[in-house]
Amino acid sequence: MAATTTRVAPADKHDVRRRALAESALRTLGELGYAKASLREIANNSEFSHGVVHYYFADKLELIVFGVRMYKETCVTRYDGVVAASGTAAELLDAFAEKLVETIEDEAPMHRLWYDLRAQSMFEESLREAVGQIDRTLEEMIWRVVTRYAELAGAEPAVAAHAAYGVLDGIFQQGLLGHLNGDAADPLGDLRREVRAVLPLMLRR
Amino acid sequence: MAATTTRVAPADKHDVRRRALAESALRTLGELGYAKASLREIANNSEFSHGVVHYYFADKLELIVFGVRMYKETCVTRYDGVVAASGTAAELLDAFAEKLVETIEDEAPMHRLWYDLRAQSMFEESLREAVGQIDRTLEEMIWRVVTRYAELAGAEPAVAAHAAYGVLDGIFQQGLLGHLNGDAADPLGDLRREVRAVLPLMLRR
DNA sequence: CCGTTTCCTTGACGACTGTCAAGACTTCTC
DNA sequence: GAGAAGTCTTGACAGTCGTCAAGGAAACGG
Repeated sequence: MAATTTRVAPADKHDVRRRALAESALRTLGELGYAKASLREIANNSEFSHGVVHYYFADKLELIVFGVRMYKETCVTRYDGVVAASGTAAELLDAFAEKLVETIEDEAPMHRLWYDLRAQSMFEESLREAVGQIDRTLEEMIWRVVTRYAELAGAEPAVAAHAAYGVLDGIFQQGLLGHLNGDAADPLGDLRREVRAVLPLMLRR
Repeated sequence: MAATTTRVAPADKHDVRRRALAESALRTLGELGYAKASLREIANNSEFSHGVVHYYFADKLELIVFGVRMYKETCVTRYDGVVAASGTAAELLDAFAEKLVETIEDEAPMHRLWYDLRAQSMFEESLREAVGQIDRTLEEMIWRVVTRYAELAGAEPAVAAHAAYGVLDGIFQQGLLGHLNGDAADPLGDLRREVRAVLPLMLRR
């Protein structure tokens, strides 16, 4: 039966290839950025040749959008673990701040790509829908953290979901910039401190 | 004497041309984004031909960096007027929120370019110094608003300058995204409300 | 085992890119 | 007004890009 080689259903194989290509695309985009990542470079970082892209995708943008949507799935539950594991407001605060720092340490290229693509969406119409969906999903993810934090603290959030996301995303982005561009002494320590200072301010008193 | 035609000192003329070119570059970049703005397109939006760029600049990046530095000068004092004109904390809060909204209404292309370039700086080493300088300058600008607001309210800021900038920049960025990508019903109204809700939270109580 | 379908590589296309050299045009100097 | 210096245009260069067509390779169905 050659169990491990071709176990996937024939219809799924197409999708497996698409995912493999998209993964290479994300890796390359995270390394070079949207402006400089070519299809040939993306294919070089995969096990295929450059022509195969147009067998699985209509054009470059469809590949990127597909990859961006994949990326969302891995992002969406990143902080749900710390929410579930924390029994007090202080615990949640520390764990959340720590998780944000770890995210930058472990996946900086992926996140600079995200900010790159979000900026590109302001110029490139075709990216808007996918980027907008992800941004809303991230907002919901952050909102789950904030509401749970408020609940544990016995208080109400002082701002709406959209504002809370903007606030924390802004701080996170500054941390990423500092980490990658190296203009601060200890950008990730700053990020940790700032999250611990700002999140409590978002509770009504 | 032909008073108006060639009044500039010969040494300055060179700089006047560089500024004219850089201005065209900023206009084009704001329209097309970093990834798609070519030197020929930039020159087309100016009164010169495409070859002249390399007479005044070593390469494309030097032109862009020069333009980005120019942009900073126009940005840096944008909110100082509302700081000077406001006599109470509530006045300052309203005027500042309103000014942020106006900024997006009047100069959206310029600001999507800023976020584009800041994202590019995470990939392109050559942009980092200029982008970092501007980011720090913007932080100082925001900090002047926050400290004056705290002063008028008779309180101390609850967060440091870096965090305050991250928070407000994040909210502003969400407003710009909503305005350009059109995923919300009234993004600028949301921005105004959010600023008025968040800024008071940044005071120590 | 042959024929068919699916999958992938190769090579080429036209268009576009940043760069630069050659020369024309303008402006200044004597 | 001739020569020199500065300014700008034009055209070409070597690359790279996304795209696609032709055909080989592999998997599949009979």
